[in-house]
Amino acid sequence: MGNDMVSKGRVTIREVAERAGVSTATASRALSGNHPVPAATRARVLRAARDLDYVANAHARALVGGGRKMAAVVVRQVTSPFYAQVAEGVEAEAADRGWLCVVGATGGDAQREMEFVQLMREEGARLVILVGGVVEDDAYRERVAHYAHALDSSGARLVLCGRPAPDPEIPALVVEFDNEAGARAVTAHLLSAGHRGIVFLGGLPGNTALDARVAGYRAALAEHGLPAEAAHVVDCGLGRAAGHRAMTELLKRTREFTAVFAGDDMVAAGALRAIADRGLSVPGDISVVGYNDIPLAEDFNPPLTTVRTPAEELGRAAVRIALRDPEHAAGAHHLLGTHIVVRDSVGAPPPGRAL
Amino acid sequence: MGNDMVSKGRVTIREVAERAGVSTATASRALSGNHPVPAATRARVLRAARDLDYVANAHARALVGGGRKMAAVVVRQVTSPFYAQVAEGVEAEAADRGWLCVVGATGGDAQREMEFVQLMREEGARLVILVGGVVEDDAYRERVAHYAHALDSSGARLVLCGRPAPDPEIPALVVEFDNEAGARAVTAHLLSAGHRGIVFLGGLPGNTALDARVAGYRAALAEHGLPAEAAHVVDCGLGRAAGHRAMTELLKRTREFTAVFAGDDMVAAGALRAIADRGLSVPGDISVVGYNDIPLAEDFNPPLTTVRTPAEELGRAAVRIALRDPEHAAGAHHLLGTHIVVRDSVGAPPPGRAL
DNA sequence: AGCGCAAGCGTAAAGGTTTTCAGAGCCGGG
DNA sequence: CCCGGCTCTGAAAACCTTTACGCTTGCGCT
Repeated sequence: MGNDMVSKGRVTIREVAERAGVSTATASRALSGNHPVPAATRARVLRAARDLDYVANAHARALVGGGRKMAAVVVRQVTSPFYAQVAEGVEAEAADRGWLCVVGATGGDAQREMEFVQLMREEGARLVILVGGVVEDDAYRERVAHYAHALDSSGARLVLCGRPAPDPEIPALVVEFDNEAGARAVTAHLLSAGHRGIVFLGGLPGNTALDARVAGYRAALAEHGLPAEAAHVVDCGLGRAAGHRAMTELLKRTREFTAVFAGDDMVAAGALRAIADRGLSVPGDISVVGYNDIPLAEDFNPPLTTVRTPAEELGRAAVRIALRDPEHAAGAHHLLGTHIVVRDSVGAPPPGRAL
Repeated sequence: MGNDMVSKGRVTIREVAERAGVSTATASRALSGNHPVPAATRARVLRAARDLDYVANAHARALVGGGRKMAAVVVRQVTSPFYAQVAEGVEAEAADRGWLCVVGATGGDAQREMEFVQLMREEGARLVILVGGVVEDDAYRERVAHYAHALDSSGARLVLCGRPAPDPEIPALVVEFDNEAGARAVTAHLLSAGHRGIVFLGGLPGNTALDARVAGYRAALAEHGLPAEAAHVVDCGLGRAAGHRAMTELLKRTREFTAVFAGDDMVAAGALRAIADRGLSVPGDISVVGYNDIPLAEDFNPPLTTVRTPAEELGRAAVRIALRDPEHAAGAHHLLGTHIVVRDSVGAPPPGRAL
């Protein structure tokens, strides 16, 4: 084969053109194919490019061509099953459209989030997707307003997934789940199984996603005629460790409850472990429900009844919506539905303890 | 505040320079700080940049500056807990060094892998990390050899994580776990609990990672004086669904075993479910072990005894090693250790059935 | 034969930044 | 007083590709 690899440095289009005996302009046209070029010439150029193993310099191309199609998705951490699924959805939808997808993890640090968005701006990303609930304070509002305007002024789009827009006028899209409805449904499920003492484990005051779930929980209790004092929210935050710690603590303090509504499935995992450590059984002694339906929720002990939030679809929807109506959608708000999936972690309250 | 945001289009360094009353050269120096500039001048430039919300054009910068520090990690899928952890490790280590990290998912498709690597080449990534076992055929060898030479010729580095180099001479680093040792240890654990009929569930002939685990399994059996026929490998591949299907099938066909060594924890999850569906208990009737120790393995029913492969450390090590000795390391092979973590899924074989 | 038109292709500019080279101004030492 | 050298700054080249513009050539029509 006439396979003359160059030894060092990048092959430029000039070398390809030279080898094919044409100018760089013709080579560029033959390679990108957006301008008619006689078949014979094109073949010569393509051949030369292949022989030299030419790859276009994306930076030079972006400089003149207005930027590569690149989407960025930023999450708290990739190892959280929920975030991973959202990221996979974004990645898949982006790949389907020939877009490159960059994933960034912030570890929940606003500073790193800012740095990453800045980086994406420098890099010329045309779509930035921020995922996950957040505590909505003034700092947050200012930060996101800044992102939105900055990205908008360079023609990029911002999508907020599961977090609120600081102001409906801002150039950003919002797409999220109906957390309140999901929480209300699963709380109702617990109530109709006979439970009256239900504690919500995993509140995170100020966090929009959790607050909505707590609101749904309270609403369901009220709808069933329970007084406001029937609500018992433990603000332990999210994560398996937090759930384990809070549940252990709670069991030490009181038994005035027969069911636990965990803020998400990871909290539920911790709670299940704590309950088992205490020698109690689920759902015999205590019923437990979670939120999100992560892929392994059915492998918990017992399989977890939870609220399914189609995370991958959330990611796909984010890019689909952002790319659909370039102008129409600014400021739009999309709400995705959820549904409860029943497994084995909910039963009737133990006979002696029905309130 | 004198906060004059531009309405459209990107702010260039010329505008910053103009506003600060200096040339682009001075502005560039003040901003990147790699050349001394008097404090007063620098302050004026920084002030102007902040007022205009200037962000450098990374493409233009990369064009002249030899490229941004960017690492790419490519995995089969982000939602697999193991891959997610590796990706997180790469991401974390890259972020620590101020590098940008891009994550790509191939879905196991060689075509998409090639496209992604090509893209990274165009984009000027300086470090490409390919993660995960793979079937090592001629197509694979040719493909990887091509990546290696192509990346090397433009000064980028290639790291293979958990997959073999097609040829030691090739400019690529290899870093992986000692799959064989881990498998041998966990098999020995089963043997010393008294099991003699152990089936390996999740073989994937040709896949280097799985073949190594099978080899370790066979070696342990041999070391305990069992004949080669004692080995029973079910080639069902990986994933929860595959494990569930294969285990159901196996239970229908035979009971000539008292323990299952699952190819990874997801297979184990499926197997556990299948065993429970059949009305059998773990470890009372059958013992089960997995591989990888994914974060939720301790929440399985029962908590899974498995082999811990420090996945995040694998990712961190990949970038650390690649960045450490630019030249020295080419062709080097790094092996990371594993250890077995004992939980509740292994017990003695049932009394009537010890062989 | 002469003219017009289209196809094919090359020249050059543009895109934003970094960096080299050199010029200008200044200070101190000889 | 002069000159060497130092500090600060600016003009311009370089990075690589795309594309607007215009030139040449050849063909078909009158």
